[in-house]
Amino acid sequence: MNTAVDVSCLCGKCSNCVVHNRSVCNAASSEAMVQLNRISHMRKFARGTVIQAQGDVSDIVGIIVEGVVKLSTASANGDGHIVGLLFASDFFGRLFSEESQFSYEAVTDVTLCAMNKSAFERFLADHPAVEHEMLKAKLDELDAVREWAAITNGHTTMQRVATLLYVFSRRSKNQHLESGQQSQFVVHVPLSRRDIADYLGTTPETLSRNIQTLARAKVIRIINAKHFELLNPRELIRQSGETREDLDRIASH
Amino acid sequence: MNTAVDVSCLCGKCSNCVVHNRSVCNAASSEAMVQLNRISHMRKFARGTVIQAQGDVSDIVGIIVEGVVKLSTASANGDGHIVGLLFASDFFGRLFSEESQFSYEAVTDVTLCAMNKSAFERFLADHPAVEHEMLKAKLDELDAVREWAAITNGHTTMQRVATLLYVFSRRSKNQHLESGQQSQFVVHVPLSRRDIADYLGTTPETLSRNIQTLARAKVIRIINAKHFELLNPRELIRQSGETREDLDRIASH
DNA sequence: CAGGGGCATTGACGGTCGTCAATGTGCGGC
DNA sequence: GCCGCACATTGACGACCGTCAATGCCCCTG
Repeated sequence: MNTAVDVSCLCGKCSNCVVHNRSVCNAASSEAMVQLNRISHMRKFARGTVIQAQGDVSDIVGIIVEGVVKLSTASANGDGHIVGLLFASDFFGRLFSEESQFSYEAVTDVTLCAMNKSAFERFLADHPAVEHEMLKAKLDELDAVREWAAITNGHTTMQRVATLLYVFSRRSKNQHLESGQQSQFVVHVPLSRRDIADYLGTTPETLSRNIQTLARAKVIRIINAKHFELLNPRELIRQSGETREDLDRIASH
Repeated sequence: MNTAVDVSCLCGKCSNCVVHNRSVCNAASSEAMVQLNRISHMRKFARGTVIQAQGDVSDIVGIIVEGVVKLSTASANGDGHIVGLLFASDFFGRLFSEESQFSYEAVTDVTLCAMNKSAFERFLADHPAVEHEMLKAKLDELDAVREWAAITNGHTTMQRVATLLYVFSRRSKNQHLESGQQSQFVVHVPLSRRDIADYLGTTPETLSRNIQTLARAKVIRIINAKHFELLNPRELIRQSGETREDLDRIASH
């Protein structure tokens, strides 16, 4: 069996990658995966690293295997705003464009399944099925970004904070399903206050006040700066001003 | 010459469509255009028509030939927010999804090159070159939406108003290049105050105040509710808080 | 031409949020 | 273990903006 031999050759690579089933790679045939293995390699970036600055010639793309990457309009200075967050299994980088419009920075330590951009673009041209999957993923992303823009646009800061906390509670639950030690009511937000504030379109001070207000109202308990216990999810949802269904849809990304 | 005959057969259809060169169709071969002609037909919608409501099963997609369509999070009630505007040559509809996440409403009278969604999806599967073009277009759109989100997120209302006016001044100039009667300094904004306010994440009242402030400062002259004369573009750019380069990039969409 | 209705504008007011400044807290290096 | 630095929190204040209400304007219709 040729395919069987092929698959056995892939041990430790794409076929048993932790994010394989959730990323665009899952549309790749065995033959395609061999090619992917050839052009990809794991790369690690320390927390705080600017992987790609705004305006840089972007020559790498990839899939995030572990960690969180923030997408912002300016690299170093504080007046830039965060326009997106990338989690495990999300696609990293900007295809078919000379330079990236945004800055990519590792918020936590990040493991990236990195590929040369041109090589991956050629790969896509050779594999329409994967390009098709990429298109579908980008359409979903477009909806998600628009949805998020609608939230940050017209809601109060408290509503945004509640929405973010709820979304992260769904995300981190999914992320820690295998770890029995982690309570399902603990929300882990790996971002700093400034990053969260930038993402929500507010300031660290106002953000802090809102978090403390939620804590005083016994909606959450602040374990430490990045960990919160969810005491009253129902009230959190009410504070978000969204329906539970909308929130879950947003969380599923 | 077979191709020549083919092209002649297309008279009045795609090949001489006003938006052909600017839309995804321009990646279509002659053979592909014959297919496109078969599955597409022009359709008109009156101003105010909800072409597709949020949650509706979406069965049509297409290219906007003329007019402006707004994309919002809720269909009829006032608390919905506008997450995007579609102009001539923009793609309309949501591929590869059962129902549309947003509501599509004709802001002006709209002419749409409409196609059955399933038929167009099949067409894309048969023509990877067009699907490739679609992917590139959606990647550009993603950047544009993120850029716009960054603007509405962190800037004051005045900055947003100035940005919108400048962007529309660039757009309407392009739209009226052929009409010599139209001064290049006249900005046409086809949206109502409420729609503009929703798009900018503010209220009609605050919007109105800012417009009047700009008029008092002789930056613009209000011809009527939807037409403005640009008296001091330099000052408008300054008020936007963006660099001229950024604004032009945003305007080019 | 007169009437009416929708849209835009203007005013007053209160709440929210951003800014500046000071204090508290946690983490890492020496 | 101590120190130092970055980050988070808290407070005071003022400006901006959203809300409510009233008025004005334009266009469409009869």
